[in-house]
Amino acid sequence: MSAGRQRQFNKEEALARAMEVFWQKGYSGTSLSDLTEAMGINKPSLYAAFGNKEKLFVSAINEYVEQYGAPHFDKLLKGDASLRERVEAYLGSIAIMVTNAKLPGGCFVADSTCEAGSDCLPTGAEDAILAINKASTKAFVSFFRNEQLKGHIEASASPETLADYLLALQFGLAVMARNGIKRPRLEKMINHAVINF
Amino acid sequence: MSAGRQRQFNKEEALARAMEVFWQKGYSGTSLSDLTEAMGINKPSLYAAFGNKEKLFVSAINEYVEQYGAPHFDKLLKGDASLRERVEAYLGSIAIMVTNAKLPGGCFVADSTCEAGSDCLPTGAEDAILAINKASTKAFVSFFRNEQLKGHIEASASPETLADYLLALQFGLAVMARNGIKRPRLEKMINHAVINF
DNA sequence: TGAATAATGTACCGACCGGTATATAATGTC
DNA sequence: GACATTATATACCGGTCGGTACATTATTCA
Repeated sequence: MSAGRQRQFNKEEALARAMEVFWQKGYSGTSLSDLTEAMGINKPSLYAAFGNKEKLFVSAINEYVEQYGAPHFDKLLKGDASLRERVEAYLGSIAIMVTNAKLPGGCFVADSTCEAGSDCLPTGAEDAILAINKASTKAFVSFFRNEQLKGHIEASASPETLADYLLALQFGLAVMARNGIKRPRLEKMINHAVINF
Repeated sequence: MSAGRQRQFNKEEALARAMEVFWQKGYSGTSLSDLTEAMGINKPSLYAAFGNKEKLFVSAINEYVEQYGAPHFDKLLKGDASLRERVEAYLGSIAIMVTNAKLPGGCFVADSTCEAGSDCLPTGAEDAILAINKASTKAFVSFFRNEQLKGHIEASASPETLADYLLALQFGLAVMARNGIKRPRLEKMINHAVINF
């Protein structure tokens, strides 16, 4: 252990609080005061631990992906259900999250993607968002390619197009949640949307 | 004509410029300086003509709906093509718009819906956004109900669910555009998404 | 028990935020 | 032309923005 006073707060918990604030209010809508208040620390501590607003945002959105994004993916892979059932479970899992009243509502990545290209985000933040979406697309393409090899999808189908469709659906779900649409309606919609899987 | 100096700028053109700024940068990301610069007027003129930032935003997003939202709806109604073809034309028309390089990119309403519920929007702005989405949903429901009467949709289908699905699809398109996906990819995705119409 | 190191609290920085007071310029009415 | 009326331009308001200097408080190493 190096010398010096030790940190008076839990860095991971502080990051979780910052994530929630950015998730709810967006990058432009979030001020340092919002952050320090939610994190329970003051500005010098924030800057010492996380760099600056931009770097904290990047850490926050990557933390979001780990905690609230990636876990849904298991629904696609696990179980011996049909492809359609697994996609429905995947989107259903997202629907639960984006309408969870204990969370900020909607999807942090979807909201941030809408802020991308607005010239209001620092380049590092924008790059992080686009990288996350690229990674999601890549994972979806691999997934569908694999399902195709297993014969669960027609050979003529395009994994890339299916990946885009799935990503667009989950973005759509997220915006619908921000629009106040509740889980039962989203689930009916999902049930209709997965007909073509 | 009443007495007094007459306005030195075209109010409709100034509103169009304001709309573009809000569309690109969002409510929180747009400052009065951004607005006055784009509109070519100074702050007192802005306040005299449009009230304040919140009222200008409401005027701007309603102007957007008239100019860039409502026109696509014709693709659903006109022509003797099949329902699927008309929905595909409708979404294709939106895909052209959200990827038009001469426009701010994406959909102003979708972006704003993501800002809704963030506690960063004044109530008037949030109300306007939700009202627009309610109106869209209502129009879609009427449309699908009518198509059902004409026998273009199975009697067991829910016009409400179809409406939610269509709105989610166009939100998804908008976010995908902000994510940098270009028109050809969106069109392939649309072609797949409309299989269930 | 120092000395070095690191985190914290306070107070502050210039810049910009949304919004407005005030003075001036331009117009119609009389 | 006098006057009321309206728009414009400038300059300013208190408050907040993201970020930091500085002094203080803990902590480890010697």
